[in-house]
Amino acid sequence: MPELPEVETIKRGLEKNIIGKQIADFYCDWPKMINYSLKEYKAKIKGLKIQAINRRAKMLILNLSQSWNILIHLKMTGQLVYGSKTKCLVGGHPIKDGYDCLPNKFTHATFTFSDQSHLYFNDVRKFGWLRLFTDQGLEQELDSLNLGPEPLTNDFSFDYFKNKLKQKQNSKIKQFLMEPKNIVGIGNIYSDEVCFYAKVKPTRLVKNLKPKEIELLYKGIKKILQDSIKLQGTTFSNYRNAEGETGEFMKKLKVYGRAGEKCKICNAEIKKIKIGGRTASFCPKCQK
DNA sequence: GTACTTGTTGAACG
DNA sequence: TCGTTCAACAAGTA
Repeated sequence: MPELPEVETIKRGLEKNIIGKQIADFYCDWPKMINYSLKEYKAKIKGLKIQAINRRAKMLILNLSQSWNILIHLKMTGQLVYGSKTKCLVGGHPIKDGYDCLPNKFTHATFTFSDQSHLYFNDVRKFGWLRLFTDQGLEQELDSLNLGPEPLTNDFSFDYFKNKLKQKQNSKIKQFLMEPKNIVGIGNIYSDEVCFYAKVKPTRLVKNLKPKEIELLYKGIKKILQDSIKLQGTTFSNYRNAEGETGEFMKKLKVYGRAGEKCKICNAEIKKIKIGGRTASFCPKCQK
């Protein structure tokens, strides 16, 4: 499940490899992933060049020539793989033997560039999508999502964070952190980790947070996301191709996915509970 | 067949 | 109208 750091990692990896490339062909075997018929989609993008790659929240934006853009969401299990004769990148990570078996049964979309290299979109559960928009259409689409600020830019200031919290006094802190209208890019993994960093239980109500805790939450969001990007994100076992190639941040996780294991700080057993249908993991001793 | 997975949305609640 | 909770959806795995 790529969250902000994973998507940022993919963006940086792709930037080095596909900027300037011309799209020679496109294929997609799952119509729900794209917002035009395959025939129309292909006709619109054929011959266009990739001019830039941007990220907004957990989405990637490929800026194409002639004012077209492809908005990509990987959802839980999506993966982008770039492959040429000499190299292969999976979600930002180079792998040695992955290209031989691509496309595979999880490959649902393929871009072929004029130099015969490829960009594959793999998705085990087919939740992800690649939608094509004009500049104007993209702007409208992004506006309609009412997204909050990017946590790693100055838009996400401490004042903004405090004010938003004031508006959501009765929210549980974990849910507040995961709400894209408040801050984008924080999913289940990083909300658990941020709560641990601030030593706050995920179920704590916003109105009961102490000023010191609010400060730690704010710092934690910035720090944990930045650290994760430095280590190229957290990768997962459901990325079949990258098996054995887990992102380095995986090793740094303090609570996420560690229920039943011992807390790295105090040795207490990490607990797992449900908050609004979602799993939350925390250390009952470290987090108050 | 069932429970579970996540990000996101929309319905329903007070 | 607003804040909040909950169910639903996408499709596959165990």
